[in-house]
Amino acid sequence: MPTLIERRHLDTRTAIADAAVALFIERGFVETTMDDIAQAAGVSRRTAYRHFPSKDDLVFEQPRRWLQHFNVTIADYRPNETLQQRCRRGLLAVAEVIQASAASVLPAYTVFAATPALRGTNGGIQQDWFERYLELLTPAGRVSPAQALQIATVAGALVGTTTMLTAVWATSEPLADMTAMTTAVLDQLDPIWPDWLDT
Amino acid sequence: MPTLIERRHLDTRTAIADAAVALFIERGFVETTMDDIAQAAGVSRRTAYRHFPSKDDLVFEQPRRWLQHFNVTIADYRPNETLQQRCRRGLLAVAEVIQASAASVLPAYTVFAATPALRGTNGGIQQDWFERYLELLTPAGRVSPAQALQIATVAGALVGTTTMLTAVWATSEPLADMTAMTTAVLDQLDPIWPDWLDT
DNA sequence: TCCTGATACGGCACTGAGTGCCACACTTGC
DNA sequence: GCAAGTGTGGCACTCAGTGCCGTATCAGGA
Repeated sequence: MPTLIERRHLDTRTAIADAAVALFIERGFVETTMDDIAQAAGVSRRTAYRHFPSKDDLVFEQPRRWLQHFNVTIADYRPNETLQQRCRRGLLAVAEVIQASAASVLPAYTVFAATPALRGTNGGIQQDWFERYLELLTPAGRVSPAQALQIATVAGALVGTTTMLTAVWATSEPLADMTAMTTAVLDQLDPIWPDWLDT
Repeated sequence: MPTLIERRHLDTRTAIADAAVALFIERGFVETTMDDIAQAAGVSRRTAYRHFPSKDDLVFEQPRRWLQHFNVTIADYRPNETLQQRCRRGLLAVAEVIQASAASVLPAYTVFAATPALRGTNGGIQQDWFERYLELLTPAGRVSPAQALQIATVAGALVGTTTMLTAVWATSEPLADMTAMTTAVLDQLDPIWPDWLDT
């Protein structure tokens, strides 16, 4: 069971995040200062920065966790599982998390979509995914330049399609099924996986 | 012929850019302030900001131009040219520019590679490319979700491979031929282009 | 040669993100 | 009840970036 101090910590954190997203939607991301957020949440600016290291993290906290969740999911290694199946398993796990937390993801996506200044941070997160895919798909031994290129192709395609996927999902009306969409996307991506992986 | 005021403008701009990159390499990007750069270039901080709207632009000025150059190159429309050929033509034009300006590109890449804080801005630029590809490849009429997905796959793969390509080229010793590398990359990417484009 | 409009520059003051430091209050465990 | 640990508030500071204004310099015409 959580201790009192832990519960208060979580309460404060939630209050800050909620106040931030509400203000971002109401008056815009750049027009909202950290002072505004702290005041609306009933804490000091310094405390707000203790819970969220930067203003951008108030929007991208969940997307950052998705890569962690992907990594945790695929960490439990299963024999007889191809790399492609492993990626699919990780991405489906992420899809479930996104669908389950839609209530908080969608407002954050609204803020992101309306704020050009956040494109950079978002691009950095996608870069993290790209590099994670490269790391995951690069075989242990020597790789030829042609192979490295094929891997980069798959990694880039995965990042591109999941980006498109998230955008379509977040703006779907009524809200689509993220898991089903992810499955369909990965099925269509099947032919680009090189056959020399997992050998 | 350039007028005196134009020449001085360019001189000042060059002095700022050169001083910045030199300082970035010497003591690091985050450790260098705009005051340091301005002082080293012999101008005021305000003037430095007039030539470069942000500190990041001192590193990413050329990569930003590449997308412009791509757009300008493919702007002259050629009949009987497929979208794939058009992209290839644009990317080869960019490759030539990169190769020709290697002397200034490579130091900037060194700074970028050594600075995690610049990943975000770089990701934003790649996002620009991704969206440009989407715009370019999306047919005028209605597109099915499956088609949109295939386009996003191609766009993502293009971004991923060119990213990898740039990284390999910038760290090659001796310096590789960017145009030849680009050609090889695009050849290998050929199978992923959907056959229903240009119909 | 002198005058006038345009432009680049320097300097100043300001906002806001982010950080380090210290004191205080509260909770937890003994 | 007491000591150690931790969250918090407040303060001061650095630095990126912007708006404003006065000034110096260049370009083009009388």
